[in-house]
Amino acid sequence: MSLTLHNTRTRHKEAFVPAEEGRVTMYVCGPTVYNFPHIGNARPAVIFDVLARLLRSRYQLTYARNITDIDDKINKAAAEQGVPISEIAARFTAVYREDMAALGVEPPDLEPRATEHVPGIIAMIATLVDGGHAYAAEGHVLFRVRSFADYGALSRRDRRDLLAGARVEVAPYKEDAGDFVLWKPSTPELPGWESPWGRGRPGWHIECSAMVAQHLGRTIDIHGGGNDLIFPHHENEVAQSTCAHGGELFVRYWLHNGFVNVDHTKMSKSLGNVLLVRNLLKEAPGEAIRLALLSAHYRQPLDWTSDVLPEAKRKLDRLYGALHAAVYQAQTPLVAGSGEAHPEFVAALDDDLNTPKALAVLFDLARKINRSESPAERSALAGSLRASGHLLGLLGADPDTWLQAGKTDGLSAEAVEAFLAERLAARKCKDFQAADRIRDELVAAGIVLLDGPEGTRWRRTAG
RNA sequence: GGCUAGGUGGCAGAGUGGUUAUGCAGCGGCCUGCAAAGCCGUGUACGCCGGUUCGAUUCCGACCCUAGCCUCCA
Repeated sequence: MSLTLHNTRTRHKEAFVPAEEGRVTMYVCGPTVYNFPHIGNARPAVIFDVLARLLRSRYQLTYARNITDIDDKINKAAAEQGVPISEIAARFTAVYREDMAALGVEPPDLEPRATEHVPGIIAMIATLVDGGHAYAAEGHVLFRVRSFADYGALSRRDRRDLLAGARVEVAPYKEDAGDFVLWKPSTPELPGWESPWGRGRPGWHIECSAMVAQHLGRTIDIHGGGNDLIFPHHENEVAQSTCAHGGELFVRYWLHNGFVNVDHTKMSKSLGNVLLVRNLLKEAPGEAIRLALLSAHYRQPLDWTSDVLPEAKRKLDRLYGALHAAVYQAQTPLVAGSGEAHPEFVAALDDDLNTPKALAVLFDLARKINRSESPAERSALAGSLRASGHLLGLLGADPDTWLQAGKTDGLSAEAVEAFLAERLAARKCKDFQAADRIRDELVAAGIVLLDGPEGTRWRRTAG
């Protein structure tokens, strides 16, 4: 039982050892709340939720995932929709929480918001200015990149290359093209706070640095996010935090997840292929979306196509089917937390969160359950399957409920049962024509029958 | 151009210096009144070319291709 994680800083898998025995601090970059979350926003939330579950099984974890509620994209959305900025932020914060909950993502321990940390942000900027790592210019405060020798170490970039490759016109007040903004002036209609450099608002990168320091400390164990954040966001966080804290190590393990592509292409508004969690939830249960997100290793790109979701649902049908068989035969309900996660399953997660391999163990357990003749063995295996699934945030539902859930516009459960009784009577009389006719009608209504020695079960096919 | 990941059977997707990944789909069988589900069996898979090796999909080198990042972005 030893966790290994791929550290972006070293580009190697490393044994995970917390700085303080028994306690772990983790910070993950959360959403900028200006729009509905899409499947790409959901991936890190789900992945780091799985990591949090694994860590909590062994350590006392403090997990913070921020809400970026000061951002020009929010300001823009507010202006376009003619509503106050705070309303946009509040609305999409609520939406984010709802959508993530639908995917089985547990709330983090802390959910700090930028707007509640402006004094801390200003203090950190002041420290950087005092230390010669930042300078004020025309109402802006900029980080002096050349004051931090390790700048570029995380993203493996050379500062000189950055200079040469800059494709954005460099603001004239910058000493260096690579310098980035810590504080920028606000016009009267934009949100702003009084500061030593005038009324303004913080830049994006400093928000995270300040919130990490305030809630988790100067050095944290794990910092996560999408791999597009490695540069510049996380590189800049390293620079700010390290320089503000006298050179102390900022993050011990950097973790980054791969992107979700749609039909082999990057999601983008201009292509109109952005998949909102909200809309996907109309096609399949959140649990199926979650399984789909976990079916590829977190560092790999995940290609989302039209058959990803139906396939994920079929996988869950199989797993829940095995649970159902075990529960039915044992004649005892499965008690949550009654089993222990399977050792091979845990070993897979310990290996840099290898969720596809872990899922394979789940399917092995399902097959063993289906194959077993012994109710006691089935029950034990089912307990292990459940406990393992719980670490992934899966298989928490009642098997019957899962198998019978589906389209809400179809036949009611009572109606289905009535048809089944009718069919049973026909079968007893060996009137198979009538029995099959009823079955065909039910199939047409999206109900599949499963005859077994114990009687007839049914499940809904669509949805 | 610089940097970073990848290229595995029909599809998705792990992994490994020689032995079944797993799921879906297909094929054969068992079970079943018939189905479905389940079980059993079943696939000359590892981008191309060299090299190392008794043996490479796995290590090394070149090449081709794909994706991402290069100061909006999960």
